[in-house]
Amino acid sequence: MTSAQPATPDGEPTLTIAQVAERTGLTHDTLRYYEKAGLIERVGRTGGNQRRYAAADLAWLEFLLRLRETGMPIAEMQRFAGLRARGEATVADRLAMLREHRAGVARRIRALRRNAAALDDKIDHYERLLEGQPGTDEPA
Amino acid sequence: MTSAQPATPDGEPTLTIAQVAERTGLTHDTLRYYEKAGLIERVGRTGGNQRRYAAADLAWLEFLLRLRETGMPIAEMQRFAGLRARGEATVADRLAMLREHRAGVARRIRALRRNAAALDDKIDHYERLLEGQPGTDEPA
DNA sequence: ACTTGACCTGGAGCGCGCTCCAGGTCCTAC
DNA sequence: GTAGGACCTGGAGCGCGCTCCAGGTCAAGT
Repeated sequence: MTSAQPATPDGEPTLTIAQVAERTGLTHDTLRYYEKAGLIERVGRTGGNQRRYAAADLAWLEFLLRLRETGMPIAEMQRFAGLRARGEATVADRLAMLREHRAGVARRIRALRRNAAALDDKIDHYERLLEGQPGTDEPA
Repeated sequence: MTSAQPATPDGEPTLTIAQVAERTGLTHDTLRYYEKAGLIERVGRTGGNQRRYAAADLAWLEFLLRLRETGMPIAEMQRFAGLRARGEATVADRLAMLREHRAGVARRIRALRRNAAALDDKIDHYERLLEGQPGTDEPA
């Protein structure tokens, strides 16, 4: 998904936490928090105990961000990550989770649209108030 | 907006906090919190100091819920409510706030759709994993 | 060798939006 | 007149998702 890494095709962990922070928009603290929380599996370390992320870690983080941005709470992401860590046997469960979450997203988009329509009505109302008679007391 | 009230057309405060809680889905505590926070102006009281909401209060609460459900933080609602309390002179400011908020909602809907598309991709991926070869190790 | 800045850990603290509690008053029904 | 439930107040507490801090270690440049 990301393009030109120096030389490593996928496997070798090369990215520092600062680089991952920059690419994902997460802070160092949030990255460490996600690791501590089990959202990402313990990432590789250098001899001196510093984190080095692999491209696969980055891809997973980016997927987590899709979940977060669609409103999935951390507890649920933990559950998902836990299933993922248990391997291929949990694909059906993960699929079910994702489908459910996806349906929730669709509902939230619909709700947002309905509410946006109400905002539009109010905006219209204010516009008429302003252009029309700038001396009437408002009923709403 | 609401239909058959007993006899009062709009003005008289008649609804108990429990009735308003039921109609809005807010709890008693939240209603009191919103009043304390200045999101709604101090509502009418009986001789015995119990709240009685007017239909206009209910309508305003329902509008606040539209703001809340579209993600407006309470601090911003306080600002909006403050402008409203200052009367007709603030209509232009309120209109500006609403337009800005409306634009944010549009952005969030677009972002949700983009992220939902990524979820759909992942769902497809899992579906292929499941139907296809239920014995392959997954690369994502 | 030394400095400087990136990184490490465990744990405390924070902002938001409620939610709950204690201790009291009110009101409706019997 | 009394029981029981709905309501009142001020203020403490909570769950979430980070964010910050102290006190260190590590690594690259001069």
